[in-house]
Amino acid sequence: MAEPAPPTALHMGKGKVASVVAVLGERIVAGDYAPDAPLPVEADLAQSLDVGRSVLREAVKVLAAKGMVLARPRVGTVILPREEWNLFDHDVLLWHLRAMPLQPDLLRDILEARRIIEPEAALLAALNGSPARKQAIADHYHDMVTGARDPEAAVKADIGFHIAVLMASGNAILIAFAPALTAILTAFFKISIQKPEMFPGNLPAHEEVSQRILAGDPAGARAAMLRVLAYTETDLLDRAAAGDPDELLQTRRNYP
Amino acid sequence: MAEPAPPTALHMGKGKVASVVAVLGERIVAGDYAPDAPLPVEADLAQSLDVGRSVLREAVKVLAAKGMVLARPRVGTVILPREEWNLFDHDVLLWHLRAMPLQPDLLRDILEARRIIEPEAALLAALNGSPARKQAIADHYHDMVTGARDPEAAVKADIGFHIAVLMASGNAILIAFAPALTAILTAFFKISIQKPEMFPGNLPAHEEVSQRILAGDPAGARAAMLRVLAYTETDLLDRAAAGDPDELLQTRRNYP
DNA sequence: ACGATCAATTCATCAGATGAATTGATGCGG
DNA sequence: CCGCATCAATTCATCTGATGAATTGATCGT
Repeated sequence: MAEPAPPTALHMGKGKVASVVAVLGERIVAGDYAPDAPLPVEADLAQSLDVGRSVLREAVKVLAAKGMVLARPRVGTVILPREEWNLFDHDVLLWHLRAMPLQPDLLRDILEARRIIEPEAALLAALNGSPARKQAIADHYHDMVTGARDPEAAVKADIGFHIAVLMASGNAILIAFAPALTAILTAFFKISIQKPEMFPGNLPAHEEVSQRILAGDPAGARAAMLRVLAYTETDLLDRAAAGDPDELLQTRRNYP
Repeated sequence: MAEPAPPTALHMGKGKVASVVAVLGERIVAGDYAPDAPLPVEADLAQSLDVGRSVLREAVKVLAAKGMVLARPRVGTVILPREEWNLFDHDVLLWHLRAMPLQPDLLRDILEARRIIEPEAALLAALNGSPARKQAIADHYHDMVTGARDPEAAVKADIGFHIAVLMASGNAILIAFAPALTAILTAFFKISIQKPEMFPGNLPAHEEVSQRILAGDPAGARAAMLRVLAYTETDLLDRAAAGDPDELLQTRRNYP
């Protein structure tokens, strides 16, 4: 006698709070709510989502913790300006990348940020990585090679490779970049997985990153990581079919 | 007839949820809870904090959104390993810096991360900053000079300066670093504010950052920002009295 | 000794009621 | 006409008590 399909979009497996967080987060990122107007009042929104107010309030608190909304009495729950959002948060980044996978601005910013952070992480890994952490990098590279035929496993190994480099850097701040990087790579691979022949092409650069870090060659590790990223960028930019690739590299929005 | 002082530590001004988040966050960061054992059950913890279960649950959800805890039925609310915590979060970082202002590991990691990110942000600001965003940098530098006598205003201007550089970079990911940087600078100034003669010493380097960015000189802006950070680092390391400064620069913990 | 079943514990969610805070209107006086 | 203080309405904030759901660990049978 249970209703198999509730009238709302909440059907994911985890908990109701997590589902509501996902629904609201995606809506906000997608711009479904007017930037000026506040969200519907708690009672209405809870009813429209078919959950109790407790669930909605806990979900709003999660979004507030991520810097996306601010709830105040009498004024309601308002969406904060996008600069306040915590783009280092795994979920926030994933919502962005799902909403607009090839949005030129964000894609360029992400590639830029990776180019800033990851080569330095590789350098630090070569300098300071413990043997075990270094070995983890080599292991993930090995999985990339052996799993070349299985896209699923290869992607997992590739993500693990980049995370392992961050971990080996020994820098807690860079390590904190790992969840965001996981979201980035997950989204990127969803784009480029349809072209499996691209994957092996980036293996040599990955191998050199691993070897340089294992050998304790900081400058070499940094340079090799830059080459890994350059390969990824050209691949992604090729795939950003909609617009002119030059636009992705050169164009800049102007903040007021 | 109202009790003026509740039997708990919740006396801050905002809301009860924010207070509970702060109390629990600081306790967790300080290691007050056993790493293996879960937190007390909701009912007990809520009672011991003198709040309702709703408030406690919303607070726990906030901490979960920051990656610090994970609540599961039957097993309780457990503290996640420190690598999972979102160190880019303003609050998490502030709790760390308040709990152990001069913890060598984290201090070194923060300085390292700033040296990686901020010079590149200055470079991008010189390249891509809009005139208005560039002018904001110059304005904040101006406030640093004029407010040199008022430590309060000078600190605010200094923080604003570094944030303005991030903003002018035009990179959304780097801009998302702003809340964390605010927490970092706030904590750092609480350490070094007792030595006001240090502040003017770093003004020339700040001025050059501003000028190079205004002039559209990327390499110069990056180099100048590096000098700003170098000055800050020597100042902080001098102040890290407890340990040998060399230790701060050279020593590395080994991750297993 | 191994496996399936079951019960206890804990979080998850709901519902209704009351409190608190902020805003915008209202009305008065200048 | 304008400025200011007061007040009321709206919204979130919090409390309380109860019920549901999920996971674990023990129990029991084989």
